[in-house]
Amino acid sequence: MATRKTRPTLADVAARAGMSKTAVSMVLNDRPGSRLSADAADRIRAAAAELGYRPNPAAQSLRLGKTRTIGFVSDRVTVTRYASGMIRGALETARAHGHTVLMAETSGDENLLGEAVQSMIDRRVDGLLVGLMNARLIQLPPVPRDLPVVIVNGRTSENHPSVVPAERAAGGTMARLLSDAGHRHIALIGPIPKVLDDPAESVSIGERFRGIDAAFAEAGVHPIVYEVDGWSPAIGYETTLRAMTAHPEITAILVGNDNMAFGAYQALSELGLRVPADVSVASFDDEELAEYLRPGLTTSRLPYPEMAALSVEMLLEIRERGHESVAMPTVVRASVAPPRAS
Amino acid sequence: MATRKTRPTLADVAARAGMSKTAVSMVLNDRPGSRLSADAADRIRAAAAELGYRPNPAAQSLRLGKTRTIGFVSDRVTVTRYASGMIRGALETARAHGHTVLMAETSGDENLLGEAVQSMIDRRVDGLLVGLMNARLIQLPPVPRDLPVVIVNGRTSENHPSVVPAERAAGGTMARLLSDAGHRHIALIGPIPKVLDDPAESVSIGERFRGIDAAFAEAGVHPIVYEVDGWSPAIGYETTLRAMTAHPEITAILVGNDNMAFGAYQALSELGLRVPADVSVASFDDEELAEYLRPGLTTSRLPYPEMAALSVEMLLEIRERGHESVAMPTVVRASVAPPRAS
DNA sequence: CTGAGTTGCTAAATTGATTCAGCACTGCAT
DNA sequence: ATGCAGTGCTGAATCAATTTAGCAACTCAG
Repeated sequence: MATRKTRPTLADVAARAGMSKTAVSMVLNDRPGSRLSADAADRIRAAAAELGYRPNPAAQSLRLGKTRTIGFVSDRVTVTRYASGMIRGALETARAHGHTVLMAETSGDENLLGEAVQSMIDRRVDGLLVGLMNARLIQLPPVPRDLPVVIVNGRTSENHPSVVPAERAAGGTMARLLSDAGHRHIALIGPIPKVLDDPAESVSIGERFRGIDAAFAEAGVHPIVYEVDGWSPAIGYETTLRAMTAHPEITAILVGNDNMAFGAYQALSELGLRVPADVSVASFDDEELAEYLRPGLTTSRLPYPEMAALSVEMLLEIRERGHESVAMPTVVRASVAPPRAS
Repeated sequence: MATRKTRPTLADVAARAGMSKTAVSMVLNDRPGSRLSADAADRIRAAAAELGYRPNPAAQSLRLGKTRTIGFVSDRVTVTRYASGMIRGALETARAHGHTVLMAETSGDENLLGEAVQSMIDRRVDGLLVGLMNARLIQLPPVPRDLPVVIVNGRTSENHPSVVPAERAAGGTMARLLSDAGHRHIALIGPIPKVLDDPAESVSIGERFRGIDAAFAEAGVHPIVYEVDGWSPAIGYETTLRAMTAHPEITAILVGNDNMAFGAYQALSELGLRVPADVSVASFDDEELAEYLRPGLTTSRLPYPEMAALSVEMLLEIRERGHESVAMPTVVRASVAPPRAS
């Protein structure tokens, strides 16, 4: 019943309604210019419904040159849980606007990027989204002039429209969060300048720390800065151990990301220091981890779903294309409190 | 140069090579029956290369009724990082076999499942993958008889081909890992029977615990069982606290999943107990978390990428379709050691 | 009563690829 | 010289939709 021999076509609907294909097409797409009788329109719609007619997108795409499909090419987005929010945002927004999403992943292999992009072009996607795990500067292989491209969480040397997180503002917000709470002896754990200023590594992470520096300067706070080469929990652990040993007066730590903050928690716990009673901790990203930690980690969320959603809307020309940034919301949990009275 | 006014078609290639469209099609697809001169074939290939010809998949699909596209519909797979390995496996295997992947996500909404499946059917995908976050039993909306379907990490009441993790074997392996290390006083933290036996919740998780029970029974170990309602770190934390307080003789804990194990670590740390010197911990899933914990958590990995890869191969008829299970590899880290001499 | 305008509808072309049927030519045996 | 098979190639149909151009039939003004 539900499964017929072959799926019904426009011609089948026309035959059943006793009308021409033209009429059916016009009614089902309700074209403005068509002047068909209400009776005919009803018959056509009824016939279509009875047959369970669904237009063949291949035929439509052939005729119209549109596929109602957007391509999503990412580097390692599916590998990391938190960035997979990007996929979710893209999928959801595309669906809301009647588009489907063709996915490909390059696993960070530059050759595969070319191959994936070519495969999207071959399949005549209406738009191409390139999603990056880190907000890097990349080189995109040439694409047809008529194919819109938006970079999610990154930039290209060819200066395609792009969406990145508003890192500078987020840095300022998190720094003020600590200084406003009354902290004066604050450790800052961030990357070494090499990482900070290498656009192949990240175009936006530098902004994060410039925002922090500016806010601390304005608040008259001189953070004790630790520059580290990496982002892992192990590094957060070691650095926190070093920091608290050398500077027991520290009452708050602003950490470059949640992973390092996780390490910081472990170090503080081993030192017998309580979060936030003895030491407040704040960081960036809002990984799933941040919620699991005890107490919950106050952090600035990387807005992956929102960035992807905005990018899709730019692709579909619902929003104007350009270089946009999306605010990073502060997720307040329990890891920040005023400093212990000293 | 790279971007022409309109993309070259088969007819353009034919004109440039001075041959018919038929000839071009035959050469480029090197059909067995075609008897074209080597010279003609060379000219055609040269013309195609010069023009950068790429066949229009919409036209091919219209003619052939094949799209070389598979649909991947998931419930909440992108939401959780560890299950996103499923996406990776599907993408990679599909690509290896010249297929692209159309994605949709339902966010667990049953209505959206129907809508997503319909949208895949409309787009005439060659096969449909349905990926589930938990290995649940679901009801799939009717699909055309000629559309192959494979369920990744789940089952359907209609008994579609499916791939699930080999939970029973994994349960046995992890139980033996602890008993073989010499542990006799072992806590087992697992779900309450309601969760265990509800196929709408999971069809395979019950096997996990039956495997554990069987292996412990064979080893003559009588675990101290805690049945909990949920899987969160908070539950792992509380249960561990209760267990170690009531039974200080416990030297090992087998935890239902990594999230609860994370909570167990926190509880043990607060109790002043060291992992693995005082208490060994082992669990299931291998989330990113498991690697971050100090010491690294020994756990049985849910083989998402492998399950997805196998499913794609079943879809494309590279492997026979049926009900398959994929082994869960034991990821040995540092959280298991022999019990302290008592 | 005639010509123009409106209404309601349709035939046929178009999109880009694949494929069936068959044409023109050569070489060979009869 | 004639029939036949094999070789190398092509015209036209086909897939399922959209769209242009235009055909009848009717209304209405002059």
